[in-house]
Amino acid sequence: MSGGKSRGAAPVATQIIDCRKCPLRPLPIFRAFTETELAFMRSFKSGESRFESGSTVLMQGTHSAHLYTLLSGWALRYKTLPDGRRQILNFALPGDLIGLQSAIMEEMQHSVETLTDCVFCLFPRDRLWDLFKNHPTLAFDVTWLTSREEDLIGEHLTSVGRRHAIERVAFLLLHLYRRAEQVGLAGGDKASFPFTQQHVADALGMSVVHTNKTIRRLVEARLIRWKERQFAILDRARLAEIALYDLDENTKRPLI
Amino acid sequence: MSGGKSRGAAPVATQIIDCRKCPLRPLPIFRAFTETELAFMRSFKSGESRFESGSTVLMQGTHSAHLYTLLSGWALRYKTLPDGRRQILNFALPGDLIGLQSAIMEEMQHSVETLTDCVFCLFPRDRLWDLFKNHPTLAFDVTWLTSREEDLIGEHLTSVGRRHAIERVAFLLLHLYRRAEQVGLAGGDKASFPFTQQHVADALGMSVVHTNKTIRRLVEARLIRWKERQFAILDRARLAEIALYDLDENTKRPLI
DNA sequence: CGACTTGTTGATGTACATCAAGGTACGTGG
DNA sequence: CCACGTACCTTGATGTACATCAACAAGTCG
Repeated sequence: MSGGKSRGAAPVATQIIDCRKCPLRPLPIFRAFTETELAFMRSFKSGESRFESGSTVLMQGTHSAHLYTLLSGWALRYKTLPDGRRQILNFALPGDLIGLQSAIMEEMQHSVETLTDCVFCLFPRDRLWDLFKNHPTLAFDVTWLTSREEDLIGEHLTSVGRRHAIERVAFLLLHLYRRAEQVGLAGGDKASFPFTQQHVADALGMSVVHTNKTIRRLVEARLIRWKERQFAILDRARLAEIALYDLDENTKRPLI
Repeated sequence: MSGGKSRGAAPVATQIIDCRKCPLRPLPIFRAFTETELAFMRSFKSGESRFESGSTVLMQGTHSAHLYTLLSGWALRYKTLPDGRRQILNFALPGDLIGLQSAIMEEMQHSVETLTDCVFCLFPRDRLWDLFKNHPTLAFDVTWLTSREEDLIGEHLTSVGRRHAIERVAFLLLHLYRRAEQVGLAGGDKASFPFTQQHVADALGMSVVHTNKTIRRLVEARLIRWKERQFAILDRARLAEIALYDLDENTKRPLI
């Protein structure tokens, strides 16, 4: 059903990036921050943490002292049923907020695992309140991000509940390609996809075998190419059509 | 696939309830508010709105001047695909926040429809900023609620993606029963369920026919009873077992 | 080198969807 | 009052989109 290894984690911090120099911030997808906001973020950030590919960053049912932001790499969030079946909720890309649940509620309701080597920015959970109290614009951003995340999962749910296999696969691949594009990890209709067909299956509620056959159909129809982690879109319009995907829509978002 | 009628809406306000006298607030599931918080909520609340059963309260793609809280009744949130297939994201019960998306982002990404006659509390969208700025505890609550909603949808996604039909149905019914119970709409293992099997099907990504057959299995196994909108749990432990549902867990939550 | 991960493909099985028909309850207008 | 429609539930027959099983190829790793 799933495939969960869990190589070593390595939360070590060396020299950390000043939020003012954050490499993500210049990307057009992120809104501009004021100097005050940047100063606070810098003081809020308590460190960075590196995890190698395949590490479990947060575990369903546990509780972390930190809130994270993904600075570089790919990760994923998933839930597991008691008997091991696994559902990937979504993929995390640079700029995504991770572990808010454990900061705001009692414990994590899902796990987080890296797909590549990753760097996370660390924010101490107990200073989140400070953010809400003294930086309402940032608090608003946190809510915005959470609300957007909720919507993404809802879109995903609609896929799994009501789209056919080929529609689902087309949708997910297109979705991930576009998200990667927004953070500079894709371009020219090509992207490096660090996940396997098993991951796609676990995200779409399908078996690996059927996932494979479905992907092959898209490849044979010359809509995509995907080999050795290198992904390419050959016919975006047709792909979007199959996916019932709306190619418009694109809003600026905050990067806390 | 779906079944969407849309009777008339009637956003009329007469005398509105003071938040200090909110009938929901005393319920043990909601956290206590300070006098300051209550005073602000009262001033934030701009009215009430009644919708009869089957009304569309908010429409995917539109934009509302208000943020809502469900005061009484049942509603549901759903997305539709361009060709009409419909996925119910979740059900809304008294105390639930509705339409935050349209308040915080550009437009609604899903629709909201009432299942019974409903009363909503109205909050003007443009004063939400005031809440974030001057009432960080409430801002925190909004985030909390959003984060919890995200988790519920994630749980739902796990159901649709990885649970079998009988597990899904058991899970949903148990889940809804417990939520109803928390807001005083159920008790003694009995509840009034205002939705049809078509709704269950649209929530679980199944056909009505198969939903019916699955429900019958649960009835014939004497785990539940469900007739004429009257629902009863006969064997909660067994039902939870089938649903792979964790009967523990129960946290206080805010009611903004 | 074997062990393992990932992708691929065909054969078979099954959980579900679709189709079809009928039953009950409710409302409507004649 | 009945005749008629409509909403919802129910059940059996049939079809299919998917899962499961099995086997193998190619690459990687220790």
